Amino acid sequence: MVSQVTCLADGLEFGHKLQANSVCPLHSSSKEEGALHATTFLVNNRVRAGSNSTKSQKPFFQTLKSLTRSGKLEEAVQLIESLPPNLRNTETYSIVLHACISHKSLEHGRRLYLELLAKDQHSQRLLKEATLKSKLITLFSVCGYLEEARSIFENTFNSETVHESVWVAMAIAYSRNGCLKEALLLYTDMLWHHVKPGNFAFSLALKACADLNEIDIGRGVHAQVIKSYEEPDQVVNNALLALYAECGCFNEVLQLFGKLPKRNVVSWNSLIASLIKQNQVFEALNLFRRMQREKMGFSWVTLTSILAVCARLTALHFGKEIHAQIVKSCIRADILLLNSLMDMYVKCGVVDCGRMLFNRMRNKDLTTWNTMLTGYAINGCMDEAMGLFNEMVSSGTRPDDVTFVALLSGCSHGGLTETGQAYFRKMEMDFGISPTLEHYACLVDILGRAGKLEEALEVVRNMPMKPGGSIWGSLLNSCRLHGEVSLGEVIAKRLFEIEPNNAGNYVILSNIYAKAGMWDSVNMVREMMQRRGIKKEVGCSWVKVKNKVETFVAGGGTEFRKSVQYKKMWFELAEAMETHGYVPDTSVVLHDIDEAMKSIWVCGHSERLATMYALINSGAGMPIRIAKNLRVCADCHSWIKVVSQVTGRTVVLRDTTRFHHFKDGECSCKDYW
DNA sequence: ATAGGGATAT
Repeated sequence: MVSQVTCLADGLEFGHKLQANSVCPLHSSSKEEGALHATTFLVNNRVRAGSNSTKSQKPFFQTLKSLTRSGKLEEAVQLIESLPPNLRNTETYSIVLHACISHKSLEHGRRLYLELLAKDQHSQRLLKEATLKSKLITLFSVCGYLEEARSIFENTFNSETVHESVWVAMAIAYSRNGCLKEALLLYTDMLWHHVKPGNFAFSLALKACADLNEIDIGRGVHAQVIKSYEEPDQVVNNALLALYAECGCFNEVLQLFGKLPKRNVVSWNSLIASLIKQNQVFEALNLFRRMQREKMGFSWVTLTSILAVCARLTALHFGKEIHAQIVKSCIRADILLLNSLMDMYVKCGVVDCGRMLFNRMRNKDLTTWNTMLTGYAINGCMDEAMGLFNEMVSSGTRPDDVTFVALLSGCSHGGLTETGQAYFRKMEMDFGISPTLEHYACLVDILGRAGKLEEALEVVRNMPMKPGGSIWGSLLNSCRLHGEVSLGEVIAKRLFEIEPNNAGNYVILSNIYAKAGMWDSVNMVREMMQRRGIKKEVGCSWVKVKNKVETFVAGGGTEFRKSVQYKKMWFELAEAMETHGYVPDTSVVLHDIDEAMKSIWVCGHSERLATMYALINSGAGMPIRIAKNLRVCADCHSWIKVVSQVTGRTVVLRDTTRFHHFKDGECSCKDYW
């Protein structure tokens, strides 16, 4: 919860100061004076050496605590090293090890460890203790030294009993370093050693199952949770939710969520993430509203998920509300959230806002750069994208494979054939990134769209991996663009074997036939689809006018088209359009009907209906934002171009993969898509 | 000590 986070953060800081002041009331306890404390103590200690009273331990602990708190690890370690054996105990070492863990100081931690190993029997005994062992395991694992962590853990087996906490520390060590299989194996190992798992162990095992997508093992752990002597706590219950969510068991998620005795923000977030995974984005939004109604509040994580929904729905208005929530909360948003916010803006076609956020972000990570680059690429701003890429490189951020997917896809959308090929070479030669299937798909698309189908096929033949549906699909589309009937037939045949249920492939093939006037073949494809029970996805566009989202389906909107306003607007437009030389391109209609019928048919396309609706129902200067579930129809594209010229409106249209910004009779895609 | 979130081709 955002408001609680603020309080918590304030409280922490405040509490910290209080404690620091109470440590050594005689001296002011500023960090700079830590050294003074150490020296004072050393002097005192030498004088008092040999005396064994517990009284003398107290100031020593305080000094040690104040040293570690102010990050003076070197002096803290020196202090321990100078101590007589009787003053070294679990607590002493714990304090300093804890500080080493939070500062990730392998150097000091290892010194303590080696010291313990080398010293007398007393310290050997200390090493066997669960607390110290766990701390040492944690220390080495946060510094990335898993093997050393494991060796400390293994020494455990020589002693008689192993406390659960040591197992847990080792499991966390694996989990932290992404070794999920090892974490899960450790859990089973633990069971073999007759150590009863508690809630900590459960949550770790469940997390490992979730990340490995091991739903069956996960169910087994769930059974153990139920049988356990300990009641599952919130963390275990949330880990169970996350497990079922991650493995796509949506019913279990709902059931479990309903039965939980208590839910916190994390539980709700998991449910939201699960809904998004199920593509139930509107339900996710409703759930977010319900969270607020039930005074659950939200966290940065919630907002990140919701922003992703806004980006997907081009729900700019709602996304802006989330932005306002972030500003209102008064705490600096974390980098993940800001990246999502930026992503929302660029995915809603508002590149400038995205760039403003980008400029104002103090810490940028790789995703920040990649998100902005993707934003430019899908909005057809390739000059800006290339400029940003240069900035990225000179700022010292190493581009990765995602960076190049963004650049290459941008080049393919923008028809920048040579530039795209150059980036493809550059990627491997200058940056040592070997191309993945996605990169090859982009390259094939770049070449195919430019009409270089032979070269594209050559790439497919020579690439090291097996081409999938995406690559053949892109080639098929290139055949459509360049009227390659026979090659298209060969590719389509292969595609029907790989993905027999993808309606898009059948549609493109019939497009190819229709363009060539081969109506028999068009009918043949249609019959094939009917025989196989494949339904073409219905074209659907949505547009927001006056805070309400209006949806249009191709061929629908009959009432709207009968209305007086529609007819009036249509009449006004038609005249102006004709003077601007708009002629309907009817080749996009896949039915063998006469020209007059075809031009009526294209008027029923969903993007056209949405544009008409917005023209009628929104203020004259307002930009029109439309989203569509399929690729824009070629005729609608040229129609909207002229509309933007005639009416002086900006139309921003997002189709499946990218944006078209129509302004003054031109489109940002330069008619290349 | 343990649970939830962001960028990717057609």
